[in-house]
Amino acid sequence: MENRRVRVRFAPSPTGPLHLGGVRTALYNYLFAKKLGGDFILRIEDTDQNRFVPGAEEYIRESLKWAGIMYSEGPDIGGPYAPYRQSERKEMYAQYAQQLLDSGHAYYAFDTTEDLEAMRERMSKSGTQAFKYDAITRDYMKNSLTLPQDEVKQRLDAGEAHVIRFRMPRNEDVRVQDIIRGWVTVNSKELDDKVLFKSDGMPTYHLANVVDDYLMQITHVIRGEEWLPSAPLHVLLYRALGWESVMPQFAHLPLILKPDGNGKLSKRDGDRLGFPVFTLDWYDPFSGEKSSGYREAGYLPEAYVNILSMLGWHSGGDKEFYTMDELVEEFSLERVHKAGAKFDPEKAKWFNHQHIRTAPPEVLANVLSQQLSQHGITASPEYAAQVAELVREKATFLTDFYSLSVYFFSRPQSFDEKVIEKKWDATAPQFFSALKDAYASLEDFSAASVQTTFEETAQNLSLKPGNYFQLFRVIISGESGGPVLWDIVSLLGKTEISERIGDFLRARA
RNA sequence: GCACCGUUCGUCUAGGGGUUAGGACACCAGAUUUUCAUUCUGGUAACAGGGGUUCGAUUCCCCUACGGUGUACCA
Repeated sequence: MENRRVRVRFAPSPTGPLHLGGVRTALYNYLFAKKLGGDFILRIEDTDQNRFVPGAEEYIRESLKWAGIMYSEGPDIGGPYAPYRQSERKEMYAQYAQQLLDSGHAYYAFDTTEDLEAMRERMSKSGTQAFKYDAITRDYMKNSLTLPQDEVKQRLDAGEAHVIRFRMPRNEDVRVQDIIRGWVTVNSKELDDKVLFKSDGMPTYHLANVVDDYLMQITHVIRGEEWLPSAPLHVLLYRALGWESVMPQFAHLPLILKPDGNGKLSKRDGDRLGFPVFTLDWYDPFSGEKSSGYREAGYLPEAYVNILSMLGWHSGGDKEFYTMDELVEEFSLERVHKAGAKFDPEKAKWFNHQHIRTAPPEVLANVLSQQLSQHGITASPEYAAQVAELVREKATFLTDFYSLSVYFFSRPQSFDEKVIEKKWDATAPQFFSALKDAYASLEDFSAASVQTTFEETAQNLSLKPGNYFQLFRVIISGESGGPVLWDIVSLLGKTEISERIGDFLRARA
């Protein structure tokens, strides 16, 4: 057991798009596996056919792929423990339920949904306690523990709907060791007789999860904190099945909370506060509603991963900017926090900006080229790359690149009126036509040379160059802000600059 | 309600029996880029409260408060 190869899994249910918290769980699993040279696998937990959402599984796979969280076994790529979709493993679970039945750890229950609802209602009206199907109440319910054996057999033979429930011990302290939280003890009297096998022939999460983790040789279960309360049940299940010696170690991750107020981060918060909570854009197949994702919002996958990595984990040093490789190097479950983290959309933006600043030039050049072609603009890759380098400092999102650099590819249609109003005076036409001439005869059109010429032109006319800087920027770009002026001028080139000045002068005359 | 988990600047966090309680985002102020959405420098800002233990607790223990999660034939 000690020397088992590390194997972890990300096990989402395909009920919708993957949000921040889900990807963070996947990421921590991935980092942990990579760090220890183990396997990271993807398993789809689709035991609830009522909640099946078309396209959700594909969405999950694409999300992980985009984020660079690669699994080595999964529903689409197979692996030694295939299949990796629980609906396709349906037949495997029955024998374990039977084993539990045989050993007395589980029993049949015939109570209908209506019976249970009625029971709950009665309890909530009269008593102070909510109804719990447990060691005490099961004596009053319709199950194989209370019904005569022949009646049970009769009902079963007749094909009557039934479930299989776990027979929770009456009063026993169950201890769970969590890597992040230490020992957690819960008395079994607080737990209920959970349904293991549903009347539709599918196992519930609890059974399927334990069986698959065992069958797939999972060594560490790293999942959200919402599972902590049912961890004792899982421990009991491993014990009842006789698998305690190979039971995985548990690590329950803190939750990601709303930026403001209280509670778990939800889709609504993103809509309300204007940031994505999902990885990729998602179109709900039922409502047609669209939810935005980080990819389409212009985040670099590296930035997304970095943002997620810092939500619940910290290396201990001052470093916050990480690549995936660095994360793999430094990650450890021991340094995962216990408390939930409020998501900060502002800091997420900052991370993205930092990653854009350091991204490989080709990546940004590609981004810009793609945006240009979407607008019907074709540019040489070299030129696009140069422009991208110039604007990257200004970009918070990848989606900013086009708007930040349109004027490099087409002449400005409008000009910042505020600047013109403030700066355009009687001397301006004179200065700019002189500048146009000076540039026309300039051999060296480098940024430095272009700047010197600009200043000299002003001095020759006994004018102050400072009065024309911003005006010049507006004339050639239409904008009042942007990268360093001389870089723009140099890159746009002699002919283009001269024509832009000419156009402006003519329009102004 | 009950059970479990948690609680350091507004936010993410470092730290850990004796510290000027450190960093980052945001915010504010200066600088520079005679543009700014960049960058640089500086600044404001925190140990939830009460009891213990101790020479000394933000750090260890207990209680309270607050927050979170769970309490389905959902995962």
